Amino acid sequence: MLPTPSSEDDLLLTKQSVVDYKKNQKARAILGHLYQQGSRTLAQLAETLHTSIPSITGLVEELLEQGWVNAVGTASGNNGRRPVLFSLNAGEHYVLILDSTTHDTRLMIVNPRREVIFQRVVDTHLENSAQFLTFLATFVTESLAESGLSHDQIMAVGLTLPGLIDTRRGVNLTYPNLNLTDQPFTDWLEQQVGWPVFLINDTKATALGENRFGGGQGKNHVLSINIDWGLGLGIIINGEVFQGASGFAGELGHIQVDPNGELCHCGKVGCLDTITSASSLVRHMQRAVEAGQQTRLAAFRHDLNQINITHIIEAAHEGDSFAIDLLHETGYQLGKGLSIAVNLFNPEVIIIDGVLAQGSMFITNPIRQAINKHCLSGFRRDLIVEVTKLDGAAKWLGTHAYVMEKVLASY
Amino acid sequence: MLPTPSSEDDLLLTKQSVVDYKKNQKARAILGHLYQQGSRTLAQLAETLHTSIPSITGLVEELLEQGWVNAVGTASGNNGRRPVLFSLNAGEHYVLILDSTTHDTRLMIVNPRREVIFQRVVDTHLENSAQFLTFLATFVTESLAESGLSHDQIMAVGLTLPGLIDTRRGVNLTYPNLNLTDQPFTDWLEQQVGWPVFLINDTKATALGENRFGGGQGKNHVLSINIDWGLGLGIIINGEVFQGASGFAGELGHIQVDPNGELCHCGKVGCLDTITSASSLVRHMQRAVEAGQQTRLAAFRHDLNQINITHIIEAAHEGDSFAIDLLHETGYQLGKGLSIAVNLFNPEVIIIDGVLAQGSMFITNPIRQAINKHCLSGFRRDLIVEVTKLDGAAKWLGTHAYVMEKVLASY
DNA sequence: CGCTCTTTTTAAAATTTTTTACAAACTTAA
DNA sequence: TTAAGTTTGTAAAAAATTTTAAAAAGAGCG
Repeated sequence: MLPTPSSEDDLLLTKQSVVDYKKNQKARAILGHLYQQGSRTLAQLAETLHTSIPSITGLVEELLEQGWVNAVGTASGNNGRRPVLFSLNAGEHYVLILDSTTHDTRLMIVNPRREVIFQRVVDTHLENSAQFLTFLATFVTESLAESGLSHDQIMAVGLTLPGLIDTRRGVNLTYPNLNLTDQPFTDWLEQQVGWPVFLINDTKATALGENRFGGGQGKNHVLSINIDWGLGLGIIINGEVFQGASGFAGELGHIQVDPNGELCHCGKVGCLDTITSASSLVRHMQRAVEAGQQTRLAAFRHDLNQINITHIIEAAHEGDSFAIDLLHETGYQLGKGLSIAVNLFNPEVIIIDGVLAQGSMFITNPIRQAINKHCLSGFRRDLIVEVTKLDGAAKWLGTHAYVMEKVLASY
Repeated sequence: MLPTPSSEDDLLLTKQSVVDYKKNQKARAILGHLYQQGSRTLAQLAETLHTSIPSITGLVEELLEQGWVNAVGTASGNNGRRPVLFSLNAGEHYVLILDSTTHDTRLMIVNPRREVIFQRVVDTHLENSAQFLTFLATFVTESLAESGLSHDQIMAVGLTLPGLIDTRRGVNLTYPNLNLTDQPFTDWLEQQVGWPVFLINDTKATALGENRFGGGQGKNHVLSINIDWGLGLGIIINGEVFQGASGFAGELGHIQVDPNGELCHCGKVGCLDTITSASSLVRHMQRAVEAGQQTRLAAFRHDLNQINITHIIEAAHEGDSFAIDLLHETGYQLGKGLSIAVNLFNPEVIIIDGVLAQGSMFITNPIRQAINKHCLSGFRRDLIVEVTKLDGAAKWLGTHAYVMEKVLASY
């Protein structure tokens, strides 16, 4: 278990000896590498950490004793003696992930090898009220009981929410009423569940997941577009989630693209969100069907509310030309907005995530087209636009990585 | 002098001993701190580097012998024994700075304490031709002779240029013909002058200067706007210049704000550049004067080309209401463009630099106004908009910092 | 002015870390 | 199958670093 520092320890921490400080640093670096790489040999760790093999051996032995690390067989394919592989212990240090969207809340318990141990999904309506927070707390305690795990086996909670999240203060500006008291709601939740809670915005989690385990792997500068009820831009800079000063970085959805456009739910007019989000796509289709447009979805003429984004994408895949046009138009507008982000961030990869990712080339082609038109050639030359291959897992993988990296940093 | 590694040394470097590696790392960290802070005591260095005082003492002694560092008196105001202060040696390790704008080229020789030892300015026209590069080389050799300094006293060159600079390849995409051969022109220049050349975009240099020594000091997330012949955005993220994948990050000037706007020199239509650059401001004023507008600058009616940006700013300061309106309008459009960058980068500070900085509150007020209108409240709460206090020095200070940090990193 | 208190600096002891040397485990080629 | 070549793992020697202790240098106060 983590050595949770008491207040006395904290005092000691400031006057911590140089040797202990370095040991801690190296131990956490080892754990970080093992998390990232799956398994490593002593020689590999020694090289990446610029430390001698005997020192690494000593550190890993300590981590073995503490239960953080396991020896997992030997590596093969080598010329000489086969090295022992070390890996994070899969039986401890679980992370509990809570992911609330507008329509449901998912709870997962994940081990350090990113294997899902336990999972529950409930339909919920994420609302701007304190009740939602008490629901989260009871959902956690009930699920823990159901899972049969002990409180000690879980070490931290990762909470994924949409909206504007102030990472410094632990508040969600989009849902300010989540706060029961005047203290940040993450503090309250921490007290209720008894674990540290790490809060991250859904889009940023997705971007991190893609960067660590998906298409953007190994790249330093990645943009990840998450198209859901709104439009979210996740930014990876120097291999880290870019949060900005208060955690709001990446609000592409609320830049104005049309001064005479529709009123956005944020209160401003003509936001990119009003044009390129999944909900706007559905709205357009509904209006068109209502107006008598020729399309496979005309069947919903008398039940417009039944139309959802999946219907549109399916229709496009089946060759419905109006659906294709609609996706094309949305993709192009999205690409136009994205080209602003490309001009400012000069990324290596753009990854398309969220429900629209199902639209694959109906979406990526017009995006590429718009970027070609609106960006200078230098930006385009090395730029890759691709659809996620993680099939929806990017968000929780990213949340897990976020929590693990935070925990290891404080180890 | 720097130990320029021969090819054999390079081989050794890969198999460098752990001890040497760490020594190098710490030595460079010490030099970096001294560059940043001016002067430090052994105890301060030991604390920031997490190293014992005897070790630091040894390292600093080595740096003293190598001529990198000097003892400069003792610190006062302390309770106990007064510590010796160490500082970078001002008499060696000069950096030669070359700064070419569209109308002139400035050469400065700067010591590690950021004191200008020698300076020359010549009128030049930065053109997209190989001749310009040969001019730079001769300008450097002539100035060196004139300065009376030996070749050894200078350790590196910092070259500041406008345009799209590919930092990875050492090419300037805006001026592709600068390349004499098919190799990057920085390579050629390095061979000619005999020092390593570090190339940086003018706006990025300005941003770095502001972050290290100006208004953005100590802040992690800074935007710096440089309004000159075009509009440049310099971005500081986590205290580092943000270059993006290929060094193009921050091209705010060429995002489209008006699909029906003027043709931009970049070939696209309605770029922000066409609305908010100093040249567009002058163009507007010229048209207005020609059309008979009431303004102090009406005196230039028969000589429109005489009108420059300084005239407009002066007129505004003298109360000319049309000039004030014009600056206001430009500031507002600029603020509208900036609010996109604010939504994406969520900065702590925005610093206004370049010729328009003289316009001070005629510019900053409408910028704030536009940001208030176009950004969500969370972004605005902690955001500071201010005019540079470095009075034009930000660019060369930033270039110097860039070179020093690169050199120290490779030390 | 001398005393105590504080902080820096130096020196010696203790500890940690690296280096070196060698044994162990395994592959490949003769 | 054996010998040569590689790489890993471990123990002892060597080196480097930190810790501890004590001296040096100065501030403040009675």
